[in-house]
Amino acid sequence: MASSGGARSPAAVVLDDLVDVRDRVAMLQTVLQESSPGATVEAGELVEGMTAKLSSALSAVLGTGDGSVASSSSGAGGGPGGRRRRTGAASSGPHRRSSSRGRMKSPLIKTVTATTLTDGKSWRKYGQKQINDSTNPRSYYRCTHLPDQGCKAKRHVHVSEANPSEYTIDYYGQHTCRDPSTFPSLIVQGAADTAPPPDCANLISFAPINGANRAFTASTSTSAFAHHLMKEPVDHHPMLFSQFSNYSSSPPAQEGIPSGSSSRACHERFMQYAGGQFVDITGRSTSPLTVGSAPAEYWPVVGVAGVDMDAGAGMDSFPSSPSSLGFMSGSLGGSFGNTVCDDDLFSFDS
DNA sequence: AGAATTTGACCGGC
DNA sequence: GCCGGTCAAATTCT
Repeated sequence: MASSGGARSPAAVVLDDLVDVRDRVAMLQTVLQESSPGATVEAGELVEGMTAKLSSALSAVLGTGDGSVASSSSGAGGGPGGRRRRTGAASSGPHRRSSSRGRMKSPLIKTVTATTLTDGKSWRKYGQKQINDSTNPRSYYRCTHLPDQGCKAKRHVHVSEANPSEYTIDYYGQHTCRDPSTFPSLIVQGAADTAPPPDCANLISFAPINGANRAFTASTSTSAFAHHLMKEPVDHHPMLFSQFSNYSSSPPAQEGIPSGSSSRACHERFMQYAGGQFVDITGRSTSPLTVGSAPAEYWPVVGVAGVDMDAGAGMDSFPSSPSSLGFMSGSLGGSFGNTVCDDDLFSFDS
């Protein structure tokens, strides 16, 4: 849907957006420095990280980006095993499918290295295969909403060879589904108290939790959601975390449930940003998550290098609010950061 | 009972 | 012919 620009190339659009965002981050950092210095140290670190990543993304867009995360894998593969072999009925059965099924491969949207398979989306595993140059099998997932909503998003997962506790996930195609259940409320502490401007529908806030450290949340600023403050079903938002943790100085993400069974992976946690990393309030330190290829892919959906981005909402699956977290879902022409007072903003409440 | 996963076979591109 | 991606029956899980 990225109708952001008429004749401009997708790469050019991404580049412009990245430049714009970088500039805004710089401005934001200045503002932070002028406010309460002590309280903004961590935020400043985050901004620095974001800036660095933006620069990296720009470099990639400008031609150097290889875009691929060295993959491979090893170690105890995702082989759950344990299931009995099926009786040979169907294996040797008649025609299992029609002649042509057109194997059009969706464009690679992004490659992510993560310690969790949960990313806020509902995935359904449809295959697993041992890949030639990899010791671990590759698992194939597609969006749960393929049948009902025609969502063509897919992802390929394999265990990192360097670090068996990590997964390298390749995302293909954009989500076109709307799945409120997979993206519960995201609320900001400051949103309730500070009454954000009406034209700022979405915001991301670093606000204190119970007087403790800073919490990282994001949400619509609608007061109706205020009671959800701080209660972050992180397992449903690792992707969200990846957006920002990747731009922070010490990016962590929550570790996840092994299986891709999204319907079962639904335990909530309270997350805080403390000491340079996200920590869930249960005391567990979160694990790192990095974006391997183009960070820009996490940003407003625009075409990149021929990638078909007309899939509408891009990173969607948001609740009723049409653009909650527009930062991620900004599919309307990649508008993030295009206006001074956009629908999206960062709020570093103290 | 329905949903999700497993896993060998099938298919198309190189 | 090889290899990666997908299909779909069987199996398991909730």
